[in-house]
Amino acid sequence: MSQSRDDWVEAAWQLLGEAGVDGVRVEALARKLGVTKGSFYWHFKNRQDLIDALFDRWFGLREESHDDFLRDNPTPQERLWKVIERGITRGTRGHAAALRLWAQHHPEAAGRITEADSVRRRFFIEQFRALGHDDHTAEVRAEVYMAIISAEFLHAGGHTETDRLHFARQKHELLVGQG
Amino acid sequence: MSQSRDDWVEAAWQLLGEAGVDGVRVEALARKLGVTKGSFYWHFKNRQDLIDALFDRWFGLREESHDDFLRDNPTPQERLWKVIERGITRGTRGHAAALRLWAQHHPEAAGRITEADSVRRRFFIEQFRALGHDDHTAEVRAEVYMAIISAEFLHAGGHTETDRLHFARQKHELLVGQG
DNA sequence: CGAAAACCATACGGTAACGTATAGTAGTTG
DNA sequence: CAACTACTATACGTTACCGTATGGTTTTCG
Repeated sequence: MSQSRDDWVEAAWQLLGEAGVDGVRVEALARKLGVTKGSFYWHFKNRQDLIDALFDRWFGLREESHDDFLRDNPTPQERLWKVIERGITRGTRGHAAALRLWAQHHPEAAGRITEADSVRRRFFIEQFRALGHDDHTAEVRAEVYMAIISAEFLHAGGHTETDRLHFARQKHELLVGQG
Repeated sequence: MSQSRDDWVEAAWQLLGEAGVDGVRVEALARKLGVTKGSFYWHFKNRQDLIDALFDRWFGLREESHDDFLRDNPTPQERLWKVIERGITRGTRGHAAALRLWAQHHPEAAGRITEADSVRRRFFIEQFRALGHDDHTAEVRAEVYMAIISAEFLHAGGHTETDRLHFARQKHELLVGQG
């Protein structure tokens, strides 16, 4: 069967969630797809090329139609909540944490993440400012809000998705609720 | 030179912080200590035995003289702050995140973590209750507080330790400050 | 149809790791 | 001193992976 480059990235993405970046191995991936390495090295320069593609995919996820997102979620409350909700719903658990952790010792990747984070950060700050907070408190709340999301990815614990949504809502209220 | 089992665990702990659980490899470790595998397999049954010892070490870190901790930090505010401060100061960055991430796909380890977390959780809830919060809001604040700490480990970002302490203090105030 | 492009299998060399087996050394103790 | 314990080196077999080289097959298209 003919695999596209995206097929490889997709399968790698899944492996990433299961076993971290170090678990994304060329030959294991090939077995999973029912082809051999020969195919892989046609689509990718080397393993690092695939890892880079995983980061691309990750960053791509958030950029898709940002304008639509703002249009569909007009209020800051809705926007903030939507981000958490997506994080819990969309099966991205582990992926982000795995990439972040790996990047801690890979300056290039860390750079990309830092940059993406600062964009992200500005988004959150803006929402809290729109809620009437001054620059300073908006900043602090934004960071706490981001922390909630990050931690969500880390604590695997035995909660169901609906439970996690419920708890997340409480935390959301704490930060977004009355000033 | 004669290595003790603890020497191995100590060196492994450092490697863990640098390269994650997958980076803790027997032979690399031996090179680092200036001995050969022969020594390792005298102290440990196998590699998994070492990983288990790393978890032991991690859990041990928090249990050391809990009573002293309470005595030295009489108020809830102080206690809560101390936990964050330690997390930032004591060079444990990455270690906890690495172990947690790895445990996501190793049920045994995940079980130990979940149990330790519930103890930890109770501690935080108790502090917020002591600050006058009812059961429910204490619980929510406790979780957010824990999220802040977890996220601290994940975001490698280019901040100095004093910066991170400063920002952490702001978040602390947000949750612990006026009701 | 025939050639070029896209995709894949096979085979290879090299590295790094795990775990075992075995022999050796230094210190301790009876 | 002799025996024993604690620790280490060496050597080996095995597995798993990376990356390359080369040739084969299928599809596209002039």
